[in-house]
Amino acid sequence: MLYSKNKIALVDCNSFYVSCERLFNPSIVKKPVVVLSGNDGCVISRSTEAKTLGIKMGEPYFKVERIVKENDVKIFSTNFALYGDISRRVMKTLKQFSPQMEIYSIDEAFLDLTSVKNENLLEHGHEIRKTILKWTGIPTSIGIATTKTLSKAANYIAKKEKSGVIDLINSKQIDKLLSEIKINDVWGVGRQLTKFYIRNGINTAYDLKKIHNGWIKKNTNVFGSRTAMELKGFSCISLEPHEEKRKSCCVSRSFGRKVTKLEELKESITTHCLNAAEKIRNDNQTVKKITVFIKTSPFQIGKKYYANSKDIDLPIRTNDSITLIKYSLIILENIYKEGYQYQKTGIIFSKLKDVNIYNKNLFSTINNEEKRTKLMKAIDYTNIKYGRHALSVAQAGFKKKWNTRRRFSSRIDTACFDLLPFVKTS
DNA sequence: TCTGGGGTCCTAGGACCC
DNA sequence: TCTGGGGTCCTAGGACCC
Repeated sequence: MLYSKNKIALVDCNSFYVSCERLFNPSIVKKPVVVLSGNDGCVISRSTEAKTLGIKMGEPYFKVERIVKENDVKIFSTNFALYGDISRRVMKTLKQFSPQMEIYSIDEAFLDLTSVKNENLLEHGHEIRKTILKWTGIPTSIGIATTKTLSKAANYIAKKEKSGVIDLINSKQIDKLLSEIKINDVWGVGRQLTKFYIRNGINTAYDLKKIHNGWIKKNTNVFGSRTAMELKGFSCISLEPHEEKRKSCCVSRSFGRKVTKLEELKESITTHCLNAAEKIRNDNQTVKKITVFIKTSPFQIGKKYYANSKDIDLPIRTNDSITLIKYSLIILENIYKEGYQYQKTGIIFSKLKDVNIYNKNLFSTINNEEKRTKLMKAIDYTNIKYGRHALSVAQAGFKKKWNTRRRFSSRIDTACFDLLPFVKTS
């Protein structure tokens, strides 16, 4: 195996959701800001000012409420329509710097910079950063290295530096920087591996880099050894510039209040089905397997916990909402138990395949298939044109009393003119 | 009162085959 | 009494990511 000669940049947006909210609300720039998860449950994005106040990632809102009130922290409910839209703009801009790009998540991308000369890498990084900020208003951090894992590490360091760009390829102090990264902050090392490594005296990224190959291979799985090898500078995880279609599609939500009635669970499952079906139709895919799950809150002490899920292998693959709802509700009735306070439901569509691999089989029960396909197209079109949920099915419920809470929504939707903020010109 | 949502990949073990 | 061995495929559950 040879040392990697790749030049990979990881571009990561700083406090992405917070930065998105700030774009439309200049008054919260340089103020402590927090974005909450669905149902206003947990903290999922924090500005540096909020971090400084001691607000931790993933903490439930009620636990940080005191800090929030005392320090006038600005709070926002998630607005994924907005974040997705801003993300697309960032990625489009990034792509101009390298067509060989892998979008890794909503706020990060790996860029192949192999065509850039070594001595120009740092400058190039700054150029990227400046352009993204100017064109989209989103601040980023950039790490450049020879493997993905090392560029992740470089990015981690860059986040703490004012310059915002770290180039490990020309750096003479890689090991010193790696020893500043705690083992649990290494990409690919989660809770379980952290426990194991610390037990064995491996406390930093540098410690892991120094570990003998044989020991890693013997004591961890392929994940573990891949990460260690990448830290040593051997490329094991390649850049994947081609966007692949998803292999499964999950829609789940916590309720705004506890739900006990089967009728209401049916409404939520139906709603999830409609959303997921729309997604996969948009990707030209069909479903073969449906999983439905329901659960009560695991945090309610003294109350009985119940969680269950079941799946069905469809006789014929489809992306027809009505059919998918029908089967999902059958599963739901199967796992529903009376007397519990349900907190969450969800559905997973899996074994997805492209529509053109469609396999008509002898047992097809949808005789009016063509009409159904047209109906679904009409529904999708209407919902794009007149807003989500313009057309739905009655089973999804009209009032949806169980619906998710979003008390702190900024109500900004760049795809919906009615919700755009006003600008006074006089 | 109040604890997110959406993914991927790996692995062990069972079912089944000859 | 003695009760194979090797292979494939599938799946559930775990670990990890953002």
